Amino acid sequence: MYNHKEVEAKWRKYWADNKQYATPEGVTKDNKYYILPQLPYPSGSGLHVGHAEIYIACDIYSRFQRQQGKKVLQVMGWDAFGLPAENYAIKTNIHPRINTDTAIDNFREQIKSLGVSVDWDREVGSHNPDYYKWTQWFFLLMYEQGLAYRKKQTVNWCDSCKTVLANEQVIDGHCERCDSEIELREMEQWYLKITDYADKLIEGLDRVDWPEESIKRQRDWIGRSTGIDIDYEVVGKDFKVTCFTTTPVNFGATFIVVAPEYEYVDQLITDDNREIVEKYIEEAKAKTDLERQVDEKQKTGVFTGSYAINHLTGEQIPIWVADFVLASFGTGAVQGCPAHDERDFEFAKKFDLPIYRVVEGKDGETDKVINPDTETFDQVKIGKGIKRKMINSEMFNGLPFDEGMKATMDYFEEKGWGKRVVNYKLRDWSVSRQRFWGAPIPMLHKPLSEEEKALNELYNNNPYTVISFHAWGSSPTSRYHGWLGEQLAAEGIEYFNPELPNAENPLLSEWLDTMASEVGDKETKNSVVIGRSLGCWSALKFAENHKVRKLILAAPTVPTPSRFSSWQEAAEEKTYEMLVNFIGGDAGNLDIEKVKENVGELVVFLSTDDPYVELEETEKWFRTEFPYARIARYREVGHFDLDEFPGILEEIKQPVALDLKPLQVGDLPVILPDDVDFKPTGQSPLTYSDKFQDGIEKRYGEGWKREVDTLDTFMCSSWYFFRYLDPHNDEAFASKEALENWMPVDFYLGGPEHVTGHLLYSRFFTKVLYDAGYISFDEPFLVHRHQGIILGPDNRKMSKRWGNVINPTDVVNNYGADTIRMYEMFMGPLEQSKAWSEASVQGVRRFIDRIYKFSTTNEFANQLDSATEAELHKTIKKVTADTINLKFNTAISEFMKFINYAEKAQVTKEQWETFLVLMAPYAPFLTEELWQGSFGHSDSIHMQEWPKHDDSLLTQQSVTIAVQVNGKLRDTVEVEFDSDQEAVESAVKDSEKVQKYLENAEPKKVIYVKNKIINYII
RNA sequence: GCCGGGGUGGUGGAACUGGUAGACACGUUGGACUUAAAAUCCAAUGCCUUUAACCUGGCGUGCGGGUUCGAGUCCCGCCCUCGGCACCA
Repeated sequence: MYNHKEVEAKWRKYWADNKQYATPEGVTKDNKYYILPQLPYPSGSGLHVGHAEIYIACDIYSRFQRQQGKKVLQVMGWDAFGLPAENYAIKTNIHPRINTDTAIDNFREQIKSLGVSVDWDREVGSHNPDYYKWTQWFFLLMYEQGLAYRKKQTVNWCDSCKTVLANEQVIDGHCERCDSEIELREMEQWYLKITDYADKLIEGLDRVDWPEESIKRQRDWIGRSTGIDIDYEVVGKDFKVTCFTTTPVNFGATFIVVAPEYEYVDQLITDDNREIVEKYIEEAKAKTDLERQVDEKQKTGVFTGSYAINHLTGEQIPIWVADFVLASFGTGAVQGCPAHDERDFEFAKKFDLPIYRVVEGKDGETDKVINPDTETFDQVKIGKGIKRKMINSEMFNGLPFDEGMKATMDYFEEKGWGKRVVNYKLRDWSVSRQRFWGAPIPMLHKPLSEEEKALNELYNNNPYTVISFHAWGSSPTSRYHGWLGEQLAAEGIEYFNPELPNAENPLLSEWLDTMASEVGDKETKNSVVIGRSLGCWSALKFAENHKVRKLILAAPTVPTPSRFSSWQEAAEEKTYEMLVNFIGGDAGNLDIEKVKENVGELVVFLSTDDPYVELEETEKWFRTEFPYARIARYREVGHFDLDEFPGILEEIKQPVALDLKPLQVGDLPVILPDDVDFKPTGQSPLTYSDKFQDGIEKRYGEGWKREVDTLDTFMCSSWYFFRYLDPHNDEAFASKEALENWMPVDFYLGGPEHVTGHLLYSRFFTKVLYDAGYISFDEPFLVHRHQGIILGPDNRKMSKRWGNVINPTDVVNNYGADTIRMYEMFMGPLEQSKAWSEASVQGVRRFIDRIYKFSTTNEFANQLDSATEAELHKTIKKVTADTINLKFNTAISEFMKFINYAEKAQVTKEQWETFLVLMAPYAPFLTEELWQGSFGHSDSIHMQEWPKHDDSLLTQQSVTIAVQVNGKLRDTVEVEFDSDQEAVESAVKDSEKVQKYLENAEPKKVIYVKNKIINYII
C-alpha cells in the first residue's frame, strides 16, 4: 500500500535540503522560462482549491520545462496589503501585520504541501518595507514622468469600506469587496494618468498570446472612439458649448444636452429657468450611478433656457440638462440627433423636440419630420453594416452613411467649427485609499502661507508667458521651437523665443543680455523658462537673477565631470574650446541656492539615447544639486532634436503645485507606523499617528507633513513579477541584468476577473518603465491563460454559505498531493469551470495505487516487446504534445491508457522507468519514491531529461478501415497499413454485412481515404 | 439591449486539417475473492427496436434548414445557458 504521508514528507525534505528548485544560474534569453502563477491574497480562510489549481498547473509546466532543458523561474509571493486583513484587525484589535503574517505562514505550508517546485528563497510579500519601498518608488517614477497628479473630482466612495475605489473595482455599481452600493463624492485624490497610455495599451494587445475574449475585454474597457468635437455658439453668450460625436448627422441635430456636472452649466441657465434647473442638477448629483440608471428608457431632463446655433441649418436649438449625459466622457455635452440615436429619440419623444430624418428609413422613408408616435426607432436606426443613404442633408445627400459622416467631419474641420478627436472610456486610475493597511504615498503636503497663496493664485488663475532658450547651433524655428510657437499661439499664450546671437560660437553673456533685453522689465514670476541643450545652462543662469514659475530643461548640457572630460578627449576638440569659451569666466559659476530660491519648479527632461548627455550621470547630478527637481525620462528621442514635442507643451500647461513635494528615492521607504488606531472614520488612519510625522518639519521645512493616504493595493501587484527576478536588491526594484535575462513572463496563469484591473495596470507599469528606458520590452506577459472556477460538488460556487467548500489540505492529507494534483488537472480543460467530485478523486487515487503496485510487484521482462515499445512511444508523443498545449486532462488519460495496457503486456524496467519520467511533473512524489526508492537511482527523477519519441516505431502494421455504404457505417475491415484502394475493396468482398448492401447494385462511386474509410455510393 | 464563450451518454469529459462519435474516468449492473463487508480483480454499460439467444433495424453531439460521398466539426436561421459591458454620444 502506498503511504503518501510518509513518502511526501521524505521527498519534500530531500528536495529542500538539496535546494533542488533553486533558480538556476547561467540564464540567457534562449534557455530561460519564466512561469508566473498569479500572486495570491493570503486570506485568513486559507488556501482554496482554485488557488491550488493555479499552482499545480504552473508547477507541472515548470517541471516539464525543466526536464526539457529550460532554466525555470517559479516563485511565490503575497499580495499582503488590503482591506480584509484590516477589517479583521478592526474587529479583533490585533495589528493586521500579525494576522497577515499568520495567514501567509498558513498559505505557505498549504502550498508547499502540494509539492510545487518553487524557489522559496525568492518569496516576496508586498507588506514588507523592502518591497513597498519599491512600490513607493514606482509612485515617484509616475510622478516624475508627469503621470501622477492630484485632482478633485467625483469619485466612487464605498461607505462601508470607508474608502475610494477605482472604476475597475466597482462592479455593477457595487463595491467589489463588500458589495455595498457605491456613492459618488467629490474628493481630492491621487490619480495615475493611465489614459495617456490608452493607445499604447490597445496597440500592444496585437502582440500578446492571450485568450481572445480577454484581449477584447481590455480593448472594450479602454473604449477608444474616434469622432469630432463640434463647437456651438450659444446665443447671447461669449462661450461655446463643445459636443463630442462620432456620427455628425448634423442636419438632424435639433437640441443639445449637457451633463448636470457640465462645467459651464451655470452660465447656460437663464433666470426664468434657474430654480427648476438647479433643483434638477442637485437631485441628479445626489443620485448614485446606479440610481441614475434605474429607468433606462425613462429619460429626465430640464431646459436651461439657452439656445445654440446649428451650423448647417442656422436654426436655434435648445440646450437641456439631463443626467443621461456623462460628465466624464467626451466633453460632457452631446448634440441630440434624435432620428438616429436611440437615447436622443427617447429624449425627443418625451420632451416633444423635433426629429429630422437625415438617413433613408428602413423601408425607404424619406419624409423629413418623424412622428415618434407612429414610427419606431427601429425604422430609422443605423446599425452596423447598414448602408443607407443620406437625405435631407443638402450637400451630403446621396452619400452612403459612412461616407456622409466623413464628409461632414471634413466640412466642419474646414469651416473651423470642429476638430476630429479621440475619446476613451478608460478613466485615470485613482490610487489614494483612506485606509491603513497599504503602502504610504511618498509625498509631502503643506498648507500654504499667505505669500504662497498669492503665488498660487498667480500661477493658477493668471496668464503666463513662456521664455525659450534655444541651443548652440539652433534657431527659434529649428527643432520643436517653431512648432511650439504655433501651439502656444493657438492657445493665446505669450511666447518669447528670440534668436540668440552667435549661434555657431556663442557666449553665455551675450545670450543672457539678449534675453534680458527681450524680456525687458516684464515680470517673469509667472513665466515658464525653457532651455534645450546648451540653452539649459543659459536658462539656469537666467533663473539665478529672475523669479520664474517653472524651469524646464530638455537635454541639459550641465557640466558633469565626465561631460567635460569626454569633450576634452573627444575628437571634437573645438567643442571643448567652444564650451569653455561659452561658459568662461565667472559666468560659468552657477549659484545653485539662488536658482532654487527663484524657481517654482524645476523639471528636467532626459533622453535614454542622448549622444551628448549621459543619462544616469546627469540624473545623479540633478538629484544631488536640485533634490526636488522632477526628472522625466524620454525613450530614444536623442538630443531632443524633435520637430514636435507634445510632452513639453503638456508640461508647460501643468500648473506648479506649491503645496506638494515628492520624497526623494533615498528617503524611501516611508514606513507604515504602528501607533495607529485603524478604526475607519473616512479619514485616513495615518492622520492619527504621532510617529508618522516625526522629524518631517525638521527635515523638509516648516508646515510640511506626510501624505496620510495609502496606495491602492493594485499598485503593489502591478510590478511584483519584476521583484521575483531580484528580490533582495537594495539599489533597484530589480537589476538591469535580471530584467533583461528573465523578462518577459513566458507563461502567466490567473483568473479572468483581473483582465480589466491588474492585467491592465501591470501592462501600464511596464510601458511606463519602457518609455523611461528602464527595460527593453513593453509587454510583461507574452502568454497568458485563465484557469476556470472550481465549483462545489453541488455545482454551486464554493462558499461558506452553501457549506460546499473543499479544503485542498484535507485532500492532501486524505489522498495525497499527487492525487489532488492529478485530480484537479483531470477534471477537465484548465480554462473551463468544473464541479468537484469526491468519487473522481478516489478514482485518481486508485490510479496512483495501481502505478505503485505495478512498479513494486510487476515482473519486468528481459526482452523488449515491440508492441509495448510502440505503445510507449505513442504515449510519449501524446503526453508531450498535450503537456505543451496545457491539455493536462488528456495527458493524464494517456497515463491511464498506458497502465491499462502495461498490466496485460510485457514491459521492461527501462520502458517503465521512461513512463515514470513522463509522469514526474504530474505526480512528483510518487515518481520520485519509485525512481530513487524502488528502482534505486541515486539522482532525482525531476532532473531527468524528457523522453523523446521515435516516429518510426509508431507506424502500425495493420489498420482498421471503416466501410460505409452511402455514408452509413456498415462494417470495418483490417488491412495492411497504407493499403491501396484495390486491396481494401478486395477485403470488403469478404464482409457479408457490406455485401448485403452492395448485392443488387454496382456502386456508382467509391471514395477511399487511406487508412481511414471507404465509402460506396450506390 | 450589446459583445464574447458554451450546449456531446446517468456524470466529468475525448474526438487531429470534415472521415468508425462517446477515448479516459466516475457511476451503475453482474461476476470472482470473502463467513460477511470494504478493498481489489474480471465483464457489461448512448438510446430505442427486435430475438429464447448469437442477433436485426433505426435514432443519436440544443432545435430547424443547407453544403458534402460523408458534418459534433463548415454555412444560414432560431432556442437555451454562462460570462463581460451597460445611457460611452
